[in-house]
Amino acid sequence: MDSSRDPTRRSGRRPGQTQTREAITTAARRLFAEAGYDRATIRGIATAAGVDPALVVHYFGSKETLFREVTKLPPGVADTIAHLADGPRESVGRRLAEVVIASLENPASRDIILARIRSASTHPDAAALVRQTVEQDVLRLAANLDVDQPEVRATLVGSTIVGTAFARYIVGVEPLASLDAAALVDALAPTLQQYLTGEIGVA
Amino acid sequence: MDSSRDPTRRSGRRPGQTQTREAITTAARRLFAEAGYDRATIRGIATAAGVDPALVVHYFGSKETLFREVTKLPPGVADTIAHLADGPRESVGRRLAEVVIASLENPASRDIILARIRSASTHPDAAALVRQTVEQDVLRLAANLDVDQPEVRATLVGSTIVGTAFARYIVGVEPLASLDAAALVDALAPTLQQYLTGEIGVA
DNA sequence: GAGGGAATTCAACAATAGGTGAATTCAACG
DNA sequence: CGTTGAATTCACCTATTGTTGAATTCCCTC
Repeated sequence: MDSSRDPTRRSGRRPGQTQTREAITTAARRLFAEAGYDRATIRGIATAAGVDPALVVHYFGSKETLFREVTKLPPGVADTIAHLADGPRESVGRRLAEVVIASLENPASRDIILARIRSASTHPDAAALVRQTVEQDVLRLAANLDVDQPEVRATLVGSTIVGTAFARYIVGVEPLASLDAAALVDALAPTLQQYLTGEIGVA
Repeated sequence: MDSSRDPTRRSGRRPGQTQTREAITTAARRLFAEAGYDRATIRGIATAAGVDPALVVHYFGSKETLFREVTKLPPGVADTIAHLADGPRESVGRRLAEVVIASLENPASRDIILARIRSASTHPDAAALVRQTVEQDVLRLAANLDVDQPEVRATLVGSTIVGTAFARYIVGVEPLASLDAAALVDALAPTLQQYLTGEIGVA
């Protein structure tokens, strides 16, 4: 309280702006995650943030750039995934499953991931984001493991992750949607381990 | 040619109508599959079918019912899947993979499947279609195999199939998108076999 | 308390969408 | 030929959306 005396309120970003931007960002993430790029409207986001629609575009320029800003992955997750290769090789599948499910269970990161996946169906830019994450970040993990055909393995892992998120959170297929996180990790771990270090059919 | 003398042209459905309905159906499937429910417009479908937009709604009533009509699965596929349990148990994963990939490679059925999956992100009815297919049709297969936790197994299988379709055809992640069908079956078979008849972590 | 600049709102535009109802073409039949 | 009924088109309405530019409020500084 008494933020009115905040000394940073001079020329830089002031609490007012920061706070409003934050509110818009959070609301936009939630709506993009729940409705996808097309159905999430600037008006809806503005209302959810308690703000005029014009203010949203005033801060973010356009719906397109708003989406891009808001669905950026926090820095470090890519490295976290890639460095799973440093641990014991025989448990890399399980550890990857743990990281993925944890990200999906945390509401903040879940909104970012679901916004991307849900929007990928109709919004080419969102599809590109998903594609890059698999082709770059997951690929780094596979490459670090020194296995054959790392690209194919990365995409199989990616499709498993995307499929799980899609089925559990977007389609809501039961009982997968209600399964607790630990059980889901148990089910996913062997599959990911197989894709990462096992034999894959292709020659 | 000379369809003008067709005797069925009396009171029942005439070639003219049938032909036009068919053209609209095909165009609608393609556009729903390529763009999803929201971005596929009645106008676009009508143009693709070489027809006036009003004719589309004249025949199908509304965009909603058009979508429902056009994304119906051909009768028999549900049974085909369920009866995979009749064959040798140790190859059920591979045979399911073959059926699924074949359906996705055939342009006609692919459009139906992709229209459903792509629209599921933003259109609740489409999500319900996907959900039902997994919770009913795939579940029947699992149940016919007499394994424990058939529901969990069905959803894991479903998420694998949906994830593969999503990654390969919608996101277009490489090299998965360019992989030939046989190689894809090879990669998927062990996973599906594991989910259907193997140990799954959950107690 | 007056000035100024940012934060915020208001009103409106142009584009696009699904849907409707009247009008029109068309082909078969008496 | 002229009627009939379906097939098809036309013009139009309403709702929504992204976006814009002017107006207004707000808060700090002098």
